Amino acid sequence: MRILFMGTPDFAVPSLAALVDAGHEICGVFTQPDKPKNRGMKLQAPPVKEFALSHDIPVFQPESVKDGAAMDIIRQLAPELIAVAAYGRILPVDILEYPAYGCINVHSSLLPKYRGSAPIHWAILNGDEESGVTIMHMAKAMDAGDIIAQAVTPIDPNETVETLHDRLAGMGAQLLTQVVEQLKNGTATRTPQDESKVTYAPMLSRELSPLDWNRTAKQLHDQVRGLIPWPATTTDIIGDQPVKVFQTEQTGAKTQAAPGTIVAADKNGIDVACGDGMILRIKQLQAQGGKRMAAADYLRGHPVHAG
RNA sequence: CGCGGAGUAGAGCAGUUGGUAGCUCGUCGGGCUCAUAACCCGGAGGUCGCAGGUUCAAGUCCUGCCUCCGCAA
Repeated sequence: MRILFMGTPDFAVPSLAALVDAGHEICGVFTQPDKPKNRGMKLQAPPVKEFALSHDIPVFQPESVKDGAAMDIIRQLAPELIAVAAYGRILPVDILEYPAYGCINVHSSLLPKYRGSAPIHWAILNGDEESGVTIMHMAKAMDAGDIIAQAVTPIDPNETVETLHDRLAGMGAQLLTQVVEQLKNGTATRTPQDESKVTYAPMLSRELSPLDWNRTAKQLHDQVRGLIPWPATTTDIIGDQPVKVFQTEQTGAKTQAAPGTIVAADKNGIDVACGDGMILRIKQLQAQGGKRMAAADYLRGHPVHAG
């Protein structure tokens, strides 16, 4: 099938790769413009662009998809289907209605749950026990289109966004190729979303970082693994400056100490009292100007005393 | 030229006003102990990121470069 692919970050690369491997004709790739990023503000190409260029697929990086220019490009490419995965732009109706097979999207949640930009993070932040991917038709409203297919995966209580992200990216890619076949054969189904069950997964910000030790150990643990690798969690109870907390463990031990109290600091980690009287052990952290390191390593050069 | 922090023993850190480098852990050897990740004694291990410069003398001051990290996006 003649497909136009739209996507930007790492999450989208497996989907594009899967379509290529399946032998489809990728007539072009839309991805966001290179943007100044990181230290030095150097221009950085999106992962999808890197992949496309290395496979000799034409790349288009319009600043806007709402002016006529983008539509003109699409007419020239004449795709039968547009497949989107984390493109990061809202497509206007004229584009949505152009392809004969329509526009389909790979979304990293079990819609209608977690519409929006950070579904993977919020699934973990909320302590969900399962997640998944959805392939749906695209509608005017964001992530509101009819569902074609879904795949479910359990969330391990200790895994982080990074591993779930990679797993869902792979699942999404596989499901996408299946759906394309179904569309081709005319066997694809479409199920409207249950609007009464819609929830949203808003963008993340550093405001989510500070750990409030009055929360339960599990909630804090979920917060830590749900904000990896960015914006990560922070706390100011260790040392003079706030430190980032990258890995924690629920020890199951109880304490009478007030929430936020360091009850132990040794080679096993830094044990902190939480709001529910349980202990959360900090295993990995990062001081300002330093690298991520095991709590035990940190303690060698930064004496931390219990109490 | 977006802003800022950092590169010192295997790991994490100190090093004040420039005078041949210390701490904790680890490691090696020995001792104590029923035993131990505990305790005691002793040892090894560093061209102080790289290259120049100032100086009688630089980890410590100056210049350039490399690498890492945070902010910001």
